[in-house]
Amino acid sequence: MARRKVGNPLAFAVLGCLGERPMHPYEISTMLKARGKDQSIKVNYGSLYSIVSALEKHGFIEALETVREGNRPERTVYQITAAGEAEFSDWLTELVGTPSREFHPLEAGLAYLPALPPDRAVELLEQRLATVDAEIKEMTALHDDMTAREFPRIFWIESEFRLALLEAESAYVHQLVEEIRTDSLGGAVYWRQAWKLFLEKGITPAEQLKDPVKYFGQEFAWMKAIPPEAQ
Amino acid sequence: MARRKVGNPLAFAVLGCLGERPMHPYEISTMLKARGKDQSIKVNYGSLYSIVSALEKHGFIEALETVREGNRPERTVYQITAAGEAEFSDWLTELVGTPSREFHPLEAGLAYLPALPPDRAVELLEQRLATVDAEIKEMTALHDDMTAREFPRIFWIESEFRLALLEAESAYVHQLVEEIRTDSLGGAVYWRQAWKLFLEKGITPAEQLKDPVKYFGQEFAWMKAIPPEAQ
DNA sequence: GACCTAATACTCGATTTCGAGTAATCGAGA
DNA sequence: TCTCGATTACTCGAAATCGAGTATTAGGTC
Repeated sequence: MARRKVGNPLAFAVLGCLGERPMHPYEISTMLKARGKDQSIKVNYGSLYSIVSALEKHGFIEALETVREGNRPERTVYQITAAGEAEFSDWLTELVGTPSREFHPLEAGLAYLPALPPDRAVELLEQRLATVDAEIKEMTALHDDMTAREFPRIFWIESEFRLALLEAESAYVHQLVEEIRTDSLGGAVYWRQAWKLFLEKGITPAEQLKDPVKYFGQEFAWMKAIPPEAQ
Repeated sequence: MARRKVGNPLAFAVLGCLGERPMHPYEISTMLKARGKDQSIKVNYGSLYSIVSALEKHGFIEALETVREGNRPERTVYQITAAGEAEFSDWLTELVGTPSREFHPLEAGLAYLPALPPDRAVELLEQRLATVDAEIKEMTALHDDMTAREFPRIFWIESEFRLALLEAESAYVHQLVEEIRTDSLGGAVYWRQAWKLFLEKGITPAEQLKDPVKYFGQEFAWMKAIPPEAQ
């Protein structure tokens, strides 16, 4: 069985909402939007009803009443149970106290960066930076505004944290771009060379790797000796 | 239809592997481990075979041959197609060039941090820091070692990037802990007060929010006037 | 040569997920 | 008063996901 009976982060948000007062699913979704929680938790409204059922099935929430206004569809109002409160608290404890391995998409991209020509890589990284830096600027402005209006920081630390991560991403990528551009990144010279060989003589990278010494010189003799590492 | 016909990041890694030479699924999985790609892409070996079938179904890879060694199960060797190469290249371009909204679990946790008593929050954040800082130390040592052995950085930039993010996380959380501890985080005083009221007089946070002025004083009159924002 | 463990190589199906679709009602303007 | 788009509220099924399970064999040990 999965670690959590209902594992989608949206379930966490649902429990958080119902911890405040009973609501019906649609109300939960609007509340999450109004509170901006949809900025820190991935809210997929298509999954909401499945998740509410799953939470009910496992006894974390229960139907309180079914009301009907006019000719609108029926709305089932749910409330959190004691088990649900315990689950929320346990989940929150885990989210805060225990880091979990995250896989940032850029990590995957960087792992295969040599599969792009260096100049193309620089171009794409700069394209990313444009977007990321714009977002940083936007978030900073928003934070300044909230500060100016004395909206207490405790209510937006999740946004501060996200900004901190974006800034780290930006700083790293800026530096990386510079190093690729100036060939000061270890291996960049060979990366460039490999693509040149491929584009001009049609020798595929796979072929080049078979005999690095021939294509890159004696310095690359070590390559053969490295099976266990990332290569 | 989803943006990608086969959207799991593992499919990206599979295409990357087969771009080098034809392989059978199990070989792909060992190769990913050997190259350390499983550190930057989430590799779930249970999904591997489904993903390979999906890739085949959509024409990104095709069966090259089915071999049998001794009494071992048959192994189907797959090779990448032209469409598969295009898909890989397009995917890589997207991963590198286009930031996608990530939802860090700690963001979710921080969004509900006031649901924990301040002292408990500090305790948990410190617990997280112990793990994160240990990992930073470990990665740094690994990087030092790779540098010493002159393993070119271009082959481990994904790990450098991950380290940069971890360092940002650590720095932010360290600072946050300090600010909570010293009550210098905006709203921390009220957070502490709310929990005190709850623990000593049983007044729930939900109730307190209904009449902030009564519980926290005139400074909190603005609270009623903020529906659209977080909280 | 019998035994055991680690590695090899997959299979299965119960859940989960999500996006697109549906349908009613409200309210603003023409 | 009629219409049209926005909002409210939810349904459905196709596809994805994953972890636990299975079966075989190589190789080392006693």
